[in-house]
Amino acid sequence: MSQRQHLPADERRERTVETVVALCGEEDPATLTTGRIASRMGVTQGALFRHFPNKEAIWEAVVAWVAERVMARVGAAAEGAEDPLQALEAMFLAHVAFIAEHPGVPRLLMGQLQQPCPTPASRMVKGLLATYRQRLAGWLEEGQRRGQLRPGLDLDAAAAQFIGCLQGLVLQALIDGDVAGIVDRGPAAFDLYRHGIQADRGGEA
Amino acid sequence: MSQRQHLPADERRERTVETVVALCGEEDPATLTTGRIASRMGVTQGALFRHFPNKEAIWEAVVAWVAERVMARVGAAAEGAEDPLQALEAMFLAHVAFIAEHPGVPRLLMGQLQQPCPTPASRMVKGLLATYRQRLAGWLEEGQRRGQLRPGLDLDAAAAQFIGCLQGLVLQALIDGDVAGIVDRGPAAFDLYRHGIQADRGGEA
DNA sequence: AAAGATAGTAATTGATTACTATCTAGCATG
DNA sequence: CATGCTAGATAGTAATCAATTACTATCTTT
Repeated sequence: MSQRQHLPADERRERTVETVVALCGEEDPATLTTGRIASRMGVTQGALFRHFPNKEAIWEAVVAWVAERVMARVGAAAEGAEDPLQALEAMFLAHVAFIAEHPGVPRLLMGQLQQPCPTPASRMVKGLLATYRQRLAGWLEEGQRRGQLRPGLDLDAAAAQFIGCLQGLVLQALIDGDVAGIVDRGPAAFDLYRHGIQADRGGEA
Repeated sequence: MSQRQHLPADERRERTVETVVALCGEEDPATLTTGRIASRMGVTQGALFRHFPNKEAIWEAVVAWVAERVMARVGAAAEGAEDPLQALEAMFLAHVAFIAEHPGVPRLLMGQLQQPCPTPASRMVKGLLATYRQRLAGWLEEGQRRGQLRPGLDLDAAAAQFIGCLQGLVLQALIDGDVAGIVDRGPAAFDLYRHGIQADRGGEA
C-alpha cells in the first residue's frame, strides 16, 4: 500500500493550514489534536513536526492565513464602492461569504482570544481585529463627514457592532446548524445595522 | 495540612458550579480540567466524582445554573418596563450586567455550541437560546403592533442581532481585556440597536 | 546512475487526562 | 459514647496528548 504523497515543504504547510481551517468548522479548535489534523491529511502525526516546530506554530500559520485572506477579500469588496455606506455593506457581505466558505474561521479566532496568557497566535488575532476596526473606523468617519450617518453616532460602538452583527449571524448558524444560511440572512442583518447608523431620510424603500 | 472541609453534597455541587463559571472567565472552557476545578475549590480531583457521575454532568449543572440565572435576571428586568422598547433595553442592560459579573458565561455557552455532536449540555444551551429568542420575539411583535418599530423590520433578524450586539460587546472586551468596560459601553451599543429597529420619529434626543 | 537532501513512517516518550478503588476523618443519631 | 453514613484523601488506572526518535522511501542534482 501507501503510495506516499511526497509534497514539497511549503505546499505541505499550506495543506496543513487548510486542513486546520476545515477542521475548525467541524469541532472546537481547542480540542483539535495533531493526530486528527494528520489523519485528515492522510499523513502520520509525527510528519507534522517536520514542517512545524510545535503545535503553536501551526496556529500561528493558520491565523496568518486567515488574516491575509479575510483582509484581502474585505478590502477588495470595499474598493468598488462609491460611498462609505456601500463600502461597509460590501465589506459585510464579503465577510459573510468568507465565513460561509470557511465556517471554522469565527470559532478559530474566538478560540485564540480565549487563551488566557497571550500567545503569538492570539496576539496576531488581536492585531487583525485592530486593523479591521481601524479600516471600519475610516469608512465610518468618511460617512459621517459626508452626512450619511446620523449625528451623534458613537463611531467606536458602531465599529464594534459591525463585528457583533457578524457574530450574531454566526451564533444563529451554530444554533440551527445551518452554516450556508448566513449568506441568505446577511443582507437583512446589514439592513438592521445600516438603520442603526445611518441618518434619517425622508423617503426610502 | 488538610483540615477537611466537609460540606453537604448539594452545597458542594453548588460551589462546583460557581467555580466552573468563575474559571470560564479565565480560560477556554474546552481546556478546563477536573483537576483545575478541584484545586480551585481546595479539594482533591477525585472528590468531584462523589457529587457528579462524570465531567459532562458538571457541564449540565453549569449550563442549568446559567440558564436559570440569566432568564430570571432578564425576565425581572423586563417586568418593570412600560413598553416593548423599554423592556428590550432593560433586558439588554440586565444581560450586560450579568455578563460583567460572570465574564465566563459567553465563552461557556459558546463552547458548548461548538461541540460537534450534541451533548445534553449543548442541547440545554440551544434550548436556552431558543426560549430567549422567543421572549425577544414576543416583545418585538408587541412593539411592532404598537407602531414602535419601523415597518418592514425583519423580526427574526432583529432577535438574532440582539444577541449579536451582546456578542459584539463581549468580543470587544476580549480584545482589550477589559471585562468591566462592557457595562459602560452597553448603553451605546443598545442605542445603536434601537436605532436599527425603531420607527423614524420627528424629534428625539 | 550515484549521492545528498528532503519528506515520510513507525514506535515511543513523558506528561496529562477523566475516572475509580480503597481507606479514613467527621458528623448525626441512638 | 458507640454506630452508620457521608465526604474527602490517597493512590492508583487506561487512554490520549504533543513531541521525539531511528529508520526509510522519494525527489533532485549532477
